[in-house]
Amino acid sequence: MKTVTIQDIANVANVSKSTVSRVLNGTAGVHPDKRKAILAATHKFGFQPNVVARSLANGRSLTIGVLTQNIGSPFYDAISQGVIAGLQDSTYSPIFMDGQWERTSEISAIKALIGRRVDGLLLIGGALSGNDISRICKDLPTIVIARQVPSRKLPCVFVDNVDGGYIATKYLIENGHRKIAFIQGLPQHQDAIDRFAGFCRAFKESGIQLDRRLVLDGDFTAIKAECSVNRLCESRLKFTAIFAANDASAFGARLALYRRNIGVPDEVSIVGFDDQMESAFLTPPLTTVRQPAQEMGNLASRALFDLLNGKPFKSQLLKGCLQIRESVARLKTRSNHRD
Amino acid sequence: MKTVTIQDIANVANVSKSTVSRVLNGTAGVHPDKRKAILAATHKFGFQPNVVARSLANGRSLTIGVLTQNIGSPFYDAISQGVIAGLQDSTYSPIFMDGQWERTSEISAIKALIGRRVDGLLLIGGALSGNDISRICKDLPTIVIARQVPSRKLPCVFVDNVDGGYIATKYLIENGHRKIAFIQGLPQHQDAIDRFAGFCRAFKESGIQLDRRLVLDGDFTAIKAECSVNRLCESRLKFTAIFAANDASAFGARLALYRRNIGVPDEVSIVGFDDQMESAFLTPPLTTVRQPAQEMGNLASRALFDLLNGKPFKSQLLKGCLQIRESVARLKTRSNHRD
DNA sequence: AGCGTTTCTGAAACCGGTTTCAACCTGCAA
DNA sequence: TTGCAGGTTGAAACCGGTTTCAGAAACGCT
Repeated sequence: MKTVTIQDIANVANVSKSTVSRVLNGTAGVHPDKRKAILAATHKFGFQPNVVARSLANGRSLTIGVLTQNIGSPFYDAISQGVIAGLQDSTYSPIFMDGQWERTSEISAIKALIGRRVDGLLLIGGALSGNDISRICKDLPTIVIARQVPSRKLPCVFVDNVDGGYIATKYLIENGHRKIAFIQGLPQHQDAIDRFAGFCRAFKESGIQLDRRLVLDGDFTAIKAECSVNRLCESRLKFTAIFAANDASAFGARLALYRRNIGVPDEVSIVGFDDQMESAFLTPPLTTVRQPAQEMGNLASRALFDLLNGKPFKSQLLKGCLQIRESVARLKTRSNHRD
Repeated sequence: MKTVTIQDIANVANVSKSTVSRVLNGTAGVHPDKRKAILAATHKFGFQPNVVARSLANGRSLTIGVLTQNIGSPFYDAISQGVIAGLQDSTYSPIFMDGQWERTSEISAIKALIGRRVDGLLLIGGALSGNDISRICKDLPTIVIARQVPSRKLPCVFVDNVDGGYIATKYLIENGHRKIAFIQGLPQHQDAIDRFAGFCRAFKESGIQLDRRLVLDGDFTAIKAECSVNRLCESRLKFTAIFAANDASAFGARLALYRRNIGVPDEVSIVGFDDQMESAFLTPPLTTVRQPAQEMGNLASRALFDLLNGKPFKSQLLKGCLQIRESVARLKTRSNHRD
């Protein structure tokens, strides 16, 4: 029950294995008769070239390493899906390692990928500095997804979180809201920091005073957001809208309001960030900043593909766009809710 | 800028590469002095053995192939995450290929994985028959996840969908519901068929007549479910509860009711299937059959690991359990809704 | 026919490890 | 001192492909 090798094909077709290799890869012309015999034998035995041997011989493994962050977020899942889809029709396959959003863990994951001689690297999010990355990845083609690494050499595919936070907040302000609560993301995540920066920018630009007491703790989970909004309600502070740093947090906020019988959007408006699948089916459907997660994964994997073929690629800044649905209402003038 | 090989280490340590290999793998005793020199050189150069070469030499690639179905479902994503997590601390890495839930596509994906000489295979869902699988995978250790393949030889890790459908329906019946609508899944999916079977069984067992007109089209998406429930409402058929074949469909159903101002659970109760993350934050929180998706991926990857080490593994049937939350109300006797 | 050029082709080296095998070195018992 | 078992070691074969190189064959031309 031996697996069939290129030599077996060569024997059957009465040629040398060099010739078999040549027709399989089309690297040189071969006499039509021999080519036919080889193809016939290949087909007859269902011969599958050993990718491992091939990789060793020509130095290209046809695999690309993907560093994921196993944080169970639909956003990161969608990126991974996009990567898989983007590579689907190429000869490359993705191999995944989890970095757990933790520096040392990420470093060893990348080392493992390099040990497997991946031809390129896709880094999704993570905690590594630009220096870390250039030091470890050396000359390996690498693309960073879903965050911007401040280094001239590293191509990134990411969305402008500051802008996203800005347009969401501005939309609320344009609808008459002034007392807007913000549910933060994880403090150490750049995404979270940027979205908050956008939030602040919209306030400053509108000349509205930002009430620090309305900036709530959050960690990107629904449960934490629910707690924070609960606390906010108990504080009796006035607020007419909530901007959540991601959709999960918006879900948590919405549930907290539901529990207290506070109507959305009649009494309180909500805006999220991500536009995950379920958001369009929240009651009411959630107005949120759409991040093209799957497209990012797709784009990045194709870009890496280009990079491998010597074409240059420069960082790509995507803009999130506001998906206007039904969770935001124009604030009725002169009748501020919960006065 | 050559990468450093085992031969380089051997030269520096003044030994043969055989000896280096031996200390790296601990396959034989080596004089402490040499061992120390080798280790020192290894460390000094940051030597990472070439996994590709190693694989070719000893026939084990230390990778396991994962056939996913890129259907953007949180359920399947969670399984993949579980697989990655389960393999994280082993020397194995997962390599992913998408089968698109389409027979020929799945076959070529598996062939590609075999060409990469994966040591084992994890098949998540899919459309392949048991014969297909045993024919293609031959003697390759294989575990099927999230469905049962009726073949004695193939180990599967899956949940009992019939039972899940049964307990969900029974719960509704116990709460006094008789006119229960069912939102189907994709007709060709065994999961969908099984859940419906469970639905029917609960009816039969309770001696209640099942109204075929309340069995609605569905395809596991929220949007389709929303349409179906809309149509149902327009039909003016009486119903007091909805059992959706998955949570996404439950979301769609909930939105349709919201649009018509039909209260959940006061007027209509809803039960879902999956228990995806967002379900606990629906308004009201969704009562649903929990499928341990991530655990399944985790369990399967570890089981495959055992299989690779010669330990036997037999199929594992997991039971879904009902997560009782707030989307089901006891039907008030003698006041059937929407009469 | 003779010659140069181009196209095919197979032998052998190579990729970077592991593993077999035989030689070598101990130490210990006879 | 010799014999032998057991532990170390390096040379070489091997895994299954690709690629270089040089020779052979086919071709076109004068």
